[in-house]
Amino acid sequence: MGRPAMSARAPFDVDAVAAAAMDVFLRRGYAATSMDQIAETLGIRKASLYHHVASKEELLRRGVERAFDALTAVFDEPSARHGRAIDRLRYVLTRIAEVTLARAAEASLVIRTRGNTPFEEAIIHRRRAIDAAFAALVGAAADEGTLRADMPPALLARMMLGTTNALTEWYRADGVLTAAEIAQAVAAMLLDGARAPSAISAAAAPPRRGRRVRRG
Amino acid sequence: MGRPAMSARAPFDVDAVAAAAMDVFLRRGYAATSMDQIAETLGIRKASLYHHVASKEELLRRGVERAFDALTAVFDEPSARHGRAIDRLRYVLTRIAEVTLARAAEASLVIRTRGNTPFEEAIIHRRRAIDAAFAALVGAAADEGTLRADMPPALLARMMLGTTNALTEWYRADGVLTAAEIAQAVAAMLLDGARAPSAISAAAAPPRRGRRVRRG
DNA sequence: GTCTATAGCGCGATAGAC
DNA sequence: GTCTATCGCGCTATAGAC
Repeated sequence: MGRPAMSARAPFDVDAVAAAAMDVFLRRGYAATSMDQIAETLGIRKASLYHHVASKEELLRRGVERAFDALTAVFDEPSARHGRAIDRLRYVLTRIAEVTLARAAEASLVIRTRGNTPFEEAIIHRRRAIDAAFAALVGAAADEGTLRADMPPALLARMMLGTTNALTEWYRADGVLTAAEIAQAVAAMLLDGARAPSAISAAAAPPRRGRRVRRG
Repeated sequence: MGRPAMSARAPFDVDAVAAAAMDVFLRRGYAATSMDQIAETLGIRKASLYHHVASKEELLRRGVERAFDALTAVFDEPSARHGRAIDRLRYVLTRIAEVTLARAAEASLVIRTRGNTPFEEAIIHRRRAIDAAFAALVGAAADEGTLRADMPPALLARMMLGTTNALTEWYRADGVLTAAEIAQAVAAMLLDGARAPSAISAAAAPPRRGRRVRRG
């Protein structure tokens, strides 16, 4: 237990406490993070946190608010609203990836939420609105004929958002690639594919091995 | 609290308890699931669970074991070991998606693990071996020249596994699409792209801070 | 093989001194 | 604004009756 240094130390405001909490939330997960652990990273005692925030859930609320604000704003950007659907889709995909990386901790709070409490249910509900907006964009591209037609647009949309959501699980800002570079790569792989343009691969499925889908 | 029916009811074995636990783990997450909630779905009291299993962590261990066994087996299948790397990659990608869907609850135990306890750290460690095997396969395809060369193979591998990992977050076995169909779609989108073959999209980055990805 | 009852512990949050 | 001390609760796990 790091005894707090009684000597000089910058005073904390609520934003500093929230920022410290986001770090721990990203690494350990919200539920598995105790107020003790947040306090420890700040060099103070748990009880002192409650001078800055009213509850642990307030930290969660602050985080998801920032994530939702940033994500919903993407759909209002000019490049997301004008032009061919396929171009708007590429833009939105790139921007969602950028925002997810730039606000990785806050985004992971939204992504990992299971809906176990009433407040968590509200998060799920709000996330569905974003999912729906994105699915509508994918649907528009499908109607336009610029997306492959051999699978449902709703499935494409889910897989794409799955890919961006998964970014928070491994991305850390100190890597060699910038967030913008990774976001570009996400959109490029999802829309254009990972194959070299010239490489033609056997498109055959794996041989059927008895589809055991458990828990029918 | 559902009072257990004292009348006739099939006796439980350890597998039935484990299967019930997996259902709840998938929906609520491992940490957020209490032994009380598992017992309730079986219609017995919490204390009775301990006649079948020694601890909550034993349930986690059983699920993780099944997930790892199924995933590692994929790399030993003949189609994963012979042929062009790009074809092996397509096969493994499809099979990983299939296995992730068929064992969604068990796979999610592995995927959501944060490494907060010594046992969880061991899970992370073992998962890294699978990630490495997959990354090696992607690297082989890159060396072969059948993957796009404008982004690092390691990044491609991470994004691909991110996409399959995300499947457990929304897939439920009662949907219209079978696990095999979804797995096919995952590999098709990741390797060939979501765009219609004819549709040429503006490849421009969002104007904001568009740095293009370089690096082999 | 299931029950009731409870030990033991860690957590979020509060009270009040300094 | 931080501290020590503690309350109250829910959790995993155990004890022992039936």
